[in-house]
Amino acid sequence: MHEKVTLKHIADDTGLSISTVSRALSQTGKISSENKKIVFESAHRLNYPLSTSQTPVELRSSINIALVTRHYTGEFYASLFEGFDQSTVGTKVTMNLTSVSHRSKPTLQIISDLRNSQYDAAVIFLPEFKAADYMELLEFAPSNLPIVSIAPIANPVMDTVTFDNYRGGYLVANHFEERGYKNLGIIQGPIKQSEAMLRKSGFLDYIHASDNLNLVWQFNGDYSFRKGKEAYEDFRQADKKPDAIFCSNDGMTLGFMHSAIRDGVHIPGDVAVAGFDDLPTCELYTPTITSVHTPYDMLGKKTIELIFNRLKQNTEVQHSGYTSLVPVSLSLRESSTELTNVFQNYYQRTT
Amino acid sequence: MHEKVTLKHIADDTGLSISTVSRALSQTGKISSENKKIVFESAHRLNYPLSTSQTPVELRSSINIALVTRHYTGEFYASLFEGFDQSTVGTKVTMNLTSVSHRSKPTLQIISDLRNSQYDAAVIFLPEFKAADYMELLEFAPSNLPIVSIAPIANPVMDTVTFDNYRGGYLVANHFEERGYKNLGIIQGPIKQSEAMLRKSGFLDYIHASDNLNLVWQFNGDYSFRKGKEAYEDFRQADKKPDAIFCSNDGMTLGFMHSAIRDGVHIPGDVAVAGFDDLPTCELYTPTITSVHTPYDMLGKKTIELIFNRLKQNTEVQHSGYTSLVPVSLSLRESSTELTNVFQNYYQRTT
DNA sequence: AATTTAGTGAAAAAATTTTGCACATTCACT
DNA sequence: AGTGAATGTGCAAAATTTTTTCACTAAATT
Repeated sequence: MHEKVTLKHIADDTGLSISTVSRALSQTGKISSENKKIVFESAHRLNYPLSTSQTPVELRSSINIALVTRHYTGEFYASLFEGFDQSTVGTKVTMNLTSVSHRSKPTLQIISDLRNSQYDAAVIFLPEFKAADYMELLEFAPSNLPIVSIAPIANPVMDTVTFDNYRGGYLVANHFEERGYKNLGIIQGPIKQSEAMLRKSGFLDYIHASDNLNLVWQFNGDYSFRKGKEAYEDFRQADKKPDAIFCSNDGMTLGFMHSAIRDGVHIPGDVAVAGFDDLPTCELYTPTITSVHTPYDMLGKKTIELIFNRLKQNTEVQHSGYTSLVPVSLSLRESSTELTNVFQNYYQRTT
Repeated sequence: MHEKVTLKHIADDTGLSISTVSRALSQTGKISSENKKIVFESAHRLNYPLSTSQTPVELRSSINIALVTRHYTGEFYASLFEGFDQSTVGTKVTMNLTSVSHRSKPTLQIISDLRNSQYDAAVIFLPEFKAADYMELLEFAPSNLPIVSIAPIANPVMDTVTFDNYRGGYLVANHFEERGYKNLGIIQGPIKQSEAMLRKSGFLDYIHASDNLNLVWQFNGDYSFRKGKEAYEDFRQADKKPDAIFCSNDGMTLGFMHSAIRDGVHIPGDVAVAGFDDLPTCELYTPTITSVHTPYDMLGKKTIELIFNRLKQNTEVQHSGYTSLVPVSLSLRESSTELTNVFQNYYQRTT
């Protein structure tokens, strides 16, 4: 058991007087910013008990931000967190991943999580949340805790930083047109999720504005690998087959391709495919997969920037519905471009 | 700015006297465990400044454990963290991911990270660490902080929980023998890393003990996707080609297969392949990939269990070289089993 | 050169926490 | 049922810790 740490210890440690240390920590009276910094540093090092948020943001040794999300499996989730983690490199920010259970009512759990712990801010990613859910969350959340959502909704009630999903769909359609595909298809995401609808709208709006393009097939998906496989079954039996398909996320892209390839379908020979998320696997799969690239590190940086601004203001947080869109791009790969000759071997070999 | 929180606030909040509250928090004198619990709960809720580790483990609202690792890319890293995260569901443990930069001297950075923050324990995953590095780490680490490594080394100096890497290699060789493969090959991991050598030894020991098997090809890898591709180039030019190859991790498995498939090689028709880690992609790739399954959630659970025991003892931590091995299994998939007829279409179609 | 201002430490004052003591309650054992 | 020990609590005194007052210095401003 360690002895109790008092101002005297800090005074001895820093060579300053107790009075000065007191003034520094309670931030009253005259105190040089230089010494203030020294004192806080020493206080942290010696483990002097400071209540959360007593230390001003700029003097904190670390800022804890919770990334609250349901536990999504696999790569997408990993990329998201990795992006945030990347964006904190070299800063004093620590990202903490907090999983919200799939069972219980998420709102309450989030709140209690945030209250209990010493987080300075929260980023929430819950695409199935509606405006009402956000409202409820804000109502019970500690008022001095900045919260940012990274899932878009139609009528945002809290600050949101998200990818430009609409533009993603748009870029894919544009790419398909440039490659000369005419009859297009889409495997869409969950109807209830705003970002899935944005992806679709971007895609459809481009098609409708173009004279060359038609939408000839569509399938309602749910982002799962399994639904991608089901989509292929539907595609197989379709009367009018598309030349090129936009899958609203890479999970479904992989499912579709998995079934298609086993069924003897050549991609992109028989049908071209483009996905969304640009998971690491896209580059490793055979064929490599064209996908809308979502720069998670940029999302992370933008979000953290926003949070820092909020923290510095240090006023009661005004939650506005301000939305910031992070640009996306298209990573072109084999699945939607001409059959390159690297594949010729593979196909010819079995003759 | 909130008013300073004192014992009086807690007393009012709990209905107890200031004395009782004082005794509860400082844990001196007579105090009922019931009230102690109430007081600590209230203190946390009201945000009374308590120095770290002042609250006894069993009364904490949350336990923070740092998972310290370099930033490994992609799925492996994700699976690792996901396993830990999974294993904390339903407990009051929070896992925090702390990335150690690739640049600076990691030991010092780890220490300062741990000192600064309010972690209760640390799990470190730094496969390139040697006994000397661990020693240095332990020397400077706070003495009351349990640290567990999840990377095996030859002479462990701190508690270690790790997968049974040796058995993994062994299982693969056994599987190859059962499938009737005779001439085997291996793409090994970094020579300097203990777990890579264990995987290799398990594989080779089985081969040497068997009358049917021979090692005819090997390649020194480094776990990277790129090295897997290089391994294929080497394989292509080899005089004596193996029927079946054990890749020491899935990153290299993917690299090897990526190049092989583009070069017209059929897997497992021409050569069978098995990997290590059982990344989610193994199930999604075409063909699906046989791989040694490492149950990360079990690793997480075991590790956290160990940490809890250490925390409860609450004595100065005795770092022993105790190693606990988590069992692995083999996930059989297409890449090492007979060419199933789902593939016939694909290969015949181009005739 | 005089005067203001920022910043500091010593010591007094205020606030907070700990402890000694009295008292109540429970429980084990006659 | 009665006794004594042990446990647990609150009040108030004591001890400790923190804040504030005040005097002083050095630098900046007029």
